[in-house]
Amino acid sequence: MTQNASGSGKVSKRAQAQRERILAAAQKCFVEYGFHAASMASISEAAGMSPGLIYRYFENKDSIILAIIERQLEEGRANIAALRADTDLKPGIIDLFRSWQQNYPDAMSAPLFLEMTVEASRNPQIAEALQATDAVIRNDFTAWMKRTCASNGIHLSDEEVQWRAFSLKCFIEGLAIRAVREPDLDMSVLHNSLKAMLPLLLPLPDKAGD
Amino acid sequence: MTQNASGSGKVSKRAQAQRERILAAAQKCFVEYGFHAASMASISEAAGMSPGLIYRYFENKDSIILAIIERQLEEGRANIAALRADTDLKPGIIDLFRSWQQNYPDAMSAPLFLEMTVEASRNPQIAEALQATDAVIRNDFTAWMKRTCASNGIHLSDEEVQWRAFSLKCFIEGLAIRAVREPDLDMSVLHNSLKAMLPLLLPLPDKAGD
Amino acid sequence: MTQNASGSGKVSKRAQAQRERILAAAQKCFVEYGFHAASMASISEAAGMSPGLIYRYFENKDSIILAIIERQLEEGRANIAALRADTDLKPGIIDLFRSWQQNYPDAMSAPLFLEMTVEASRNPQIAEALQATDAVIRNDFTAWMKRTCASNGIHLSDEEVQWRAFSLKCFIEGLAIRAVREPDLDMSVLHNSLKAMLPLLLPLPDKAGD
Amino acid sequence: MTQNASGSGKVSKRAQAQRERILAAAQKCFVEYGFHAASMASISEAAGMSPGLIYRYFENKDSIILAIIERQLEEGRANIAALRADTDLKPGIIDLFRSWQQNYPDAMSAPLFLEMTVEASRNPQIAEALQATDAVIRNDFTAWMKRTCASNGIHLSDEEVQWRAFSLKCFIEGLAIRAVREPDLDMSVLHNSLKAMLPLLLPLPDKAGD
DNA sequence: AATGAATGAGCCTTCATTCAT
DNA sequence: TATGAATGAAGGCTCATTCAT
Repeated sequence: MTQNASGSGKVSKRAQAQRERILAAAQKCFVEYGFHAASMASISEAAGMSPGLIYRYFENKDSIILAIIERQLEEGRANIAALRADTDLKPGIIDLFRSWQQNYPDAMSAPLFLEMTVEASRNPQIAEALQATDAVIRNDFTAWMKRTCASNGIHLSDEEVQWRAFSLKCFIEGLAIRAVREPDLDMSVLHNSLKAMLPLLLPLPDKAGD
Repeated sequence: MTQNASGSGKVSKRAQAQRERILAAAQKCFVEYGFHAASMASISEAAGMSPGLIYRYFENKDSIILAIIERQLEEGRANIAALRADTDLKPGIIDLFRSWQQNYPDAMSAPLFLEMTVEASRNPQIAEALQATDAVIRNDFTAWMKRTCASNGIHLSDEEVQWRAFSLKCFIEGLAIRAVREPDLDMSVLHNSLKAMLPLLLPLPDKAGD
Repeated sequence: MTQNASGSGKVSKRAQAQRERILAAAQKCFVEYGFHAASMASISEAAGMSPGLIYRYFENKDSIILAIIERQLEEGRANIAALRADTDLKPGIIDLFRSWQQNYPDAMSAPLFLEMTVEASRNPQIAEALQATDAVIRNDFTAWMKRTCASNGIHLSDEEVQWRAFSLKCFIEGLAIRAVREPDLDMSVLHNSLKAMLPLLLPLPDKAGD
Repeated sequence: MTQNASGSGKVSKRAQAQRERILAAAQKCFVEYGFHAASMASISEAAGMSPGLIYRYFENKDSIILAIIERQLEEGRANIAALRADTDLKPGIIDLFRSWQQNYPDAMSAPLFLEMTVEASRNPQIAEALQATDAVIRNDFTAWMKRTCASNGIHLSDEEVQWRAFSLKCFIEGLAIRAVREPDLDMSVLHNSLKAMLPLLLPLPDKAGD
């Protein structure tokens, strides 16, 4: 093994850039065709390189999938981490939903998110990655919620925070499904839901206006 | 074209039975391996017939997938239709979640449900089928909710029913994702969520017990 | 697994014939190009069938190699078994050597025999097959030698028969190497060697003439 | 052609050293994996240089194989040349056999020897090299045998020496095959064979002991 | 109606070789 | 000289689909 196909040891800047190039291309292809329908040839073409070269940077197709997934997960964690105590979730969720409906090839993609999930049910390695990150995300999110409530003078028991965070997560992830299945859903439904639901789960004092 | 592979025109009883056999086999295989990893060979074996014969009843693999999806959708509609005004959703949802976690080969399967959804983002025919049925289901479900509230003396505006139904749907579908990603989730979280969430969305008078 | 790719269970006559066709083609290609340089495409072409079809009858290329090897081994055993107590080895060996020098694509081939041997040093499965058959062949050959000597009134101890059989085997197999490396060896050398060597190892009473 | 990849013309000392480094590495790899399974990458790694550099010293992989073969042949000739008139072959052969069974990565390797031979049956250039050297070796060996016998007071006709040398060569080369196919052969068989065979071919007066 | 043998395009992957640096 | 990134032609294998029987 001369290549640094698997992520051990130092990697040159160029190598990092190439990996990025491949991952970007792969993401595009995965979004467009799905994990399995996307061929290595299509990825290499999208990345503007020969098929063989990909294998200098990734051991095989699966490990590209895994890298994409880990990347998405980190992004998810970053999003949670970026939440401030006084963040209003509503606009963020609406944006998220919109981007899901549009299915942008570069951004977080709802089909990809769902496919990731499905993949976990067949590929233990992916299942593990997902579980690990989901646990982190859950904790981060729960912590954020607790903090947010606290800073608004509301004190909730751990159990209470837990079910609220869980429910909200389910709701938001359920939106991924809706975004795919109803690409032209009347947004007012979502607005209404958020306006009514969110306060139920995050019982913060009213902000003025909508 | 001698075959009636596509569903136009009269179809003999035998043909219907054969289609059923194939669909049942396909469903089993799809649940076990996923749409794409399941091979026609595995389906034909599960159906106890030759691969060639399948093509007398279905034009190709995609149309089997389509048929499976339509079937699932009908089942979904039937489930909604079977709801009675006084149904308590909680046990049903818990059962559903459990079956999702177990990934039973015959029953509704969470990964399959998600894969169906993903498929819609690439296959317009499937997208259409999903949209059409989701619309029906939404109506049915909303109607059920309205009826149920009414029969409990609670009167909600259309808009109100709508966001509640939508939210509940998202929550439940979000559970499908959780079921796959956290196959060994502590059920108490779910119990707590349902105990607290459900009344928020379905403001029925308290039943005694749990 | 619908196919009977591996040799378990009953196999139809047609299947047997196909396997034969493939093995014959493979043997031809292996002789011509070697195990590794012979491609599945070349084999399928030689067999007059599509590449995919081969996999209905053989699990993979390795198992074709293995089958070829087992076939050769059986042939070797059959040759030993066909020896009669009064067989004169000399003409048989000379014929063998000649056929080796010619490298006929259908018959036993010296390069193939050598390649089989090399392969054993890297592929444990093949090593095992070779060892198993070599043991049988050794026994058969030793038994034949003992019988032959006995029927000529010569009684040798087990140990004596053993080293003679071993030496003769080495000599003959060494001829395979010579046949490949000296395709136009002056046959008189071989004749002389056999005339002088053979009696040393197989001390039978003189037959008249050469 | 700027490179002196093919061995024509003057070559600098450094170039010679580099070639040596490559050949040593190649030999190691060939012994370990075989000619075809050994990749240029593995060779370059073993040689501690980049793959590209190898092509400055060798035109392609085949010419490395050829060089290795020529090297082995020279070694073989050297071994023969090193024989002294009074050498007792037995311990040498036993050592040889042992080293073959062990398949040492640096020393002469039985599989490699066989693979070399096989290669000759497909590559005329190699065939030629082998034939040429085998002729030399045969002469050297025959000469040594004649000398040895003479110095022991035994006079053999040319023809007699010839068949004895030939037979002995076949026997020894046959041992290479046995070494690969029976890596755990009971050495006593070999001892017995040599004790009995060798005097038959090399009719020297008895030395005391075994 | 049914079989299952047969096809062949296409997939992932490897590796000898080249070339910009 | 030397590097090692890059190429691209195969190679082994799979599988949806067809077709002779």
